Amino acid sequence: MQTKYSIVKEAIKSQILDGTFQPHEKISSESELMEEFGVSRHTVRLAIGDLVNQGWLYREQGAGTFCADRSKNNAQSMVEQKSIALITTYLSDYIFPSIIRGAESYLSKQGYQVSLFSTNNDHENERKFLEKILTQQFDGVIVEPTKSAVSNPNINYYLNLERENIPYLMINAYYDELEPFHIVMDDEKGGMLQTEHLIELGHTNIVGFFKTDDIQGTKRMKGYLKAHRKHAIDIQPNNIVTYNTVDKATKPAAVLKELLKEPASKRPTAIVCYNDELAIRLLDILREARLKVPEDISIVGFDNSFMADLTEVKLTTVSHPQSEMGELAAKVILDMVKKSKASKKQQNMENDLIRFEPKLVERNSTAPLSKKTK
Amino acid sequence: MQTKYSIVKEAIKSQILDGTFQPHEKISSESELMEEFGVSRHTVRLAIGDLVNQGWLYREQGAGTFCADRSKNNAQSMVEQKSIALITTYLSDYIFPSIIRGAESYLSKQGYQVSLFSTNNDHENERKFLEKILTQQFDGVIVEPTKSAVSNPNINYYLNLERENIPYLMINAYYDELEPFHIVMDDEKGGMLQTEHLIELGHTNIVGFFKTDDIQGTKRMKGYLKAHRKHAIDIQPNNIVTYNTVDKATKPAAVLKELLKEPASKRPTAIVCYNDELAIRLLDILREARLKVPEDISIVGFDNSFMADLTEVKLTTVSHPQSEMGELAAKVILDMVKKSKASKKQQNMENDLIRFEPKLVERNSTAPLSKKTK
DNA sequence: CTATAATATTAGTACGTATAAATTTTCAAG
DNA sequence: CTTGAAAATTTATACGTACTAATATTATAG
Repeated sequence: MQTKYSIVKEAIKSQILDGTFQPHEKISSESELMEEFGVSRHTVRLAIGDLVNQGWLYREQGAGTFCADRSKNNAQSMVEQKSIALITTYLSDYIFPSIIRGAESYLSKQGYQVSLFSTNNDHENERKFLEKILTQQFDGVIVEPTKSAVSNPNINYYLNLERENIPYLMINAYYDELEPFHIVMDDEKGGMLQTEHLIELGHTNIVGFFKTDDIQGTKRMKGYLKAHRKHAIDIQPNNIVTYNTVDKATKPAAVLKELLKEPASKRPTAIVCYNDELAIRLLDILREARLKVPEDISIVGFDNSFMADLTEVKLTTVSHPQSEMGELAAKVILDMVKKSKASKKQQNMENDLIRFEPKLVERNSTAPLSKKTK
Repeated sequence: MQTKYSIVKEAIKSQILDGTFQPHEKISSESELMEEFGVSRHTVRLAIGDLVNQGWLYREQGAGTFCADRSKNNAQSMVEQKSIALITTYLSDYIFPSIIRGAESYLSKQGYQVSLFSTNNDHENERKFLEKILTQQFDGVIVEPTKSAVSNPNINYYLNLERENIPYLMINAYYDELEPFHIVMDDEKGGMLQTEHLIELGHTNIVGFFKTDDIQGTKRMKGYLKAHRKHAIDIQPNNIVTYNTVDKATKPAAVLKELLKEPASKRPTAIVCYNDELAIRLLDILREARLKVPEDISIVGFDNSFMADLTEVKLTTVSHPQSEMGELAAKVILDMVKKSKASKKQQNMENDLIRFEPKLVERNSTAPLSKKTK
């Protein structure tokens, strides 16, 4: 070994081995090494390059070159995996494909591979997937939580992710027991927007349908209540309808049919829906009951999904970032991955959430309260 | 990846993956690569250096640079992955989420993990994903082909999959140049069903819209033509409209608007659509033109997607197995994986395709030709 | 004191040149 | 045809310059 670069290489390696450089400690910069050894920068870079490839050092542009932590560094890290797990409740329904697309598209561009897991809103499935993720080596995990409003039996698995230094974040909702980084809508404000819009149009008898086994639903309901309180409008006892995953296909429709049997004077004049999917389904019920939207009854959706302007009556609804949210989640998780790779320590994010501002999207499903219904 | 050295790097890697360079074959010398890519020797060496470090190449001073033999290398890193790659054109649109769900759900139950890749119907993306799949170790690949009707530049990658004994199959369509196992609709028959249904209702002036850069579109068009021939009905020259991925958002709508300017006697009385998505879009145009469906004009979709009965006018359409197809694809690929693991030899499937029988789903968008339009 | 803008530092990319060392090719001598 | 020396080719080492991009530090304004 008489080449200059190998002299530099050996010298640095010695300093690592004799403990001069501790793991994650910054070594001399390239220009300092140039002077120190009296060689060109090219030679220094050659030496450092070799050591980086052999796992002795890592470099950070703008920051410096650092001693790597080779303690747990075994054969498995030889294979560059670059893969992110994406757990969602559903994957073919509603706005979820758009969210997934946003994430997949960004991660692909960054050379990452996306593995999909859909829980069908079932904790048992979620558990199985978390086990799989813990068993294999993923760089990061994006989770859309299953039944976020009820207590989650898989908390321990998430804590294990933290222990194993696998970054994760949650979108759309989050488990209250954990305090994960999460990217969500301001659902409470969204619920207020829906309701206030109707109140401003003169409606006072407004029925609200909310799915209450996820946190979005409970927050949107909170917004609905808040809007009533703010405008000092009493809520009729039957006007809050809650449902959940198991009865979502039957209960809201049945309840609405019941409500429509009331005399016209007592009948609600407007409907706040948990989401567009429900709104579209309720539109069918209204059509069957020969009620015109928005003349006879107004209806507001949530999420501004593709469904909203597919129908004859274009839905007034609340915006949801969808693919934008997916993309942001992808960006953030890669950022977390990068940081966790660098420091091998769990990071505390400065701010532990990103909240999207909801906006009302006005279309044709809402109108001022007409006199004739009175 | 837009740096010069990474361009060189990727180019060389591609040539290894597509089989241009066989193991132990000498690749171009540094000076040749300099000319070839118009870069400096330093840049070439950077690229080669990386590839050497990653085990793609090895260098011999004075002799040249050679393609490494990675075959026995990856045997050691066999970690019982149990993962299947799923390449689709789109993932958030239309019926694709359902297909993906069908596959994901089955594969998950079998303990496999699903990695998603969406090409956005772009060959370049398809190539990148195939490279990734060849680089890592997947047990099998399900492909929904990109632009299946035009000649595919990535044939070599598929041949390399065969060479490396990674089973793959195609759904929805297939590349003619290869003869892969594929699971498809009988699209030609589907096109016939659409058209014959209208002919039986008395229509003779039927315009057909077909997307012709995928094989489904060309086959459905074939069915449309066949139905006309069978019933000895001449096709008006303007009644065949073809479009493709790039102009799908504009051309069909524009052409229909033109056609509707014709006097009522010459105007088409029925429309055959490539799929439901297009049918829904054309419904909007018809609504704007104050034409009633199905009284004034009949329209038939294809795929029986969720869109078909979301609108006021429920679409008559042709069934598509969707999630069922995805699930079948999953079953078949696992079968192929099992066989290839057992025999370590490429299998010839007894029958190399599965074809779903299309069925007409009658709803409210088609009606007998009314007298008043004559 | 805090937030922000400007500056400095550090690694990354890319061009150039020159010479050394190992291997292959060529060609002439035997 | 074989051998061996010379020439050509090819990778390896090493110097230089210039600019870019990311990060860290410092100075400044509020």
